[in-house]
Amino acid sequence: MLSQTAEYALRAVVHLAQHHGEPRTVDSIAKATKVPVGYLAKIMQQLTRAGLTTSQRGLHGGFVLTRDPGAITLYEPLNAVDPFHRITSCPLELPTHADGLCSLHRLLDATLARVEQTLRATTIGSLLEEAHRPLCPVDPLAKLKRRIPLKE
Amino acid sequence: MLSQTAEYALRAVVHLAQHHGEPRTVDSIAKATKVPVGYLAKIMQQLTRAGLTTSQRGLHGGFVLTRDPGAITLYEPLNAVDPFHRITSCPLELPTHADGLCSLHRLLDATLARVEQTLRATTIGSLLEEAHRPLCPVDPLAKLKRRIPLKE
DNA sequence: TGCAATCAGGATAAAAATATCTCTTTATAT
DNA sequence: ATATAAAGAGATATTTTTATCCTGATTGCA
Repeated sequence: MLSQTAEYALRAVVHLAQHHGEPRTVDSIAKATKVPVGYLAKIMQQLTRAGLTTSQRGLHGGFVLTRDPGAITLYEPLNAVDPFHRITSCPLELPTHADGLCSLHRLLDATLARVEQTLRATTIGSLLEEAHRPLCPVDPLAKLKRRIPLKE
Repeated sequence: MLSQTAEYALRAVVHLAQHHGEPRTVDSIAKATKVPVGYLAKIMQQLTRAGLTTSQRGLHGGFVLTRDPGAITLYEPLNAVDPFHRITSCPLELPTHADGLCSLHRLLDATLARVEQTLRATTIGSLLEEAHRPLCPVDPLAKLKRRIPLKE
């Protein structure tokens, strides 16, 4: 149902949310989210153009979310890379359905509407609060390193 | 969200339902549903292989639904041409998520589940009962012809 | 029997989505 | 200044989806 690109965009945004504040490079995001690096680079450009992230070139550069994860809904990254299309007019262009859709497309659009509603109602931030966190394996390692520093 | 192919399959099945009983040729279905003929032929093959339609070659042949429209859900034609995939295991193949999904994919799958549920709960037949019928312009013409036979 | 209507199946083509590569530009640290 | 680390952008490649076309196999009817 979701395009591959949309899934990738969500993963990237979730990852940025998990590291909110610190700039993450395309390489590090790609590693953590298992998205092909080169392709992710394109996706990140789209997210930046959509205003969801800012990018900084050069050493210590990378991507950062422009807003708090709690203020970004799942709908936004999805829509940025793969615009969500509701059914607003008869796909068959039937004159009879010039106003209003037929029962088939009304039902399909109603389903789309509920999906859209769910995506708009859930924030990236809310996903991080749950027990079984998204993309979590990056975290345990990070915590482990922080808790038991091997050197320095 | 739906693939083009899935949309086409639904239209075809709805059309067959509107003419339940009489065999419809690929050509007539294509005309009525505005689906490219050659492509529709492939789709009809898939529906037949999936057991939703039977086909009859030769003069007065065509396709017929194997079941009553009231006993066919929207899910079936969709699934026949474009299998519905729920998210059952972690798309990142994270060991941490071997059992159960992370919050991101749990939410996405829950959304898929609701869509699936809607599609499984609605029959093709139910669409025909409504006021604003699906693909309706074929009907008014047919009725008109029946009511006022020009010759014979 | 033979002809015309019709589906089946395979080959091919076109378009879109996904993915890779390379080179350029910008920022930072030394 | 220079080297290095990054993103930006464009060209190209691969895969999948969508679409077309052609030939062969059945079927019904005259």
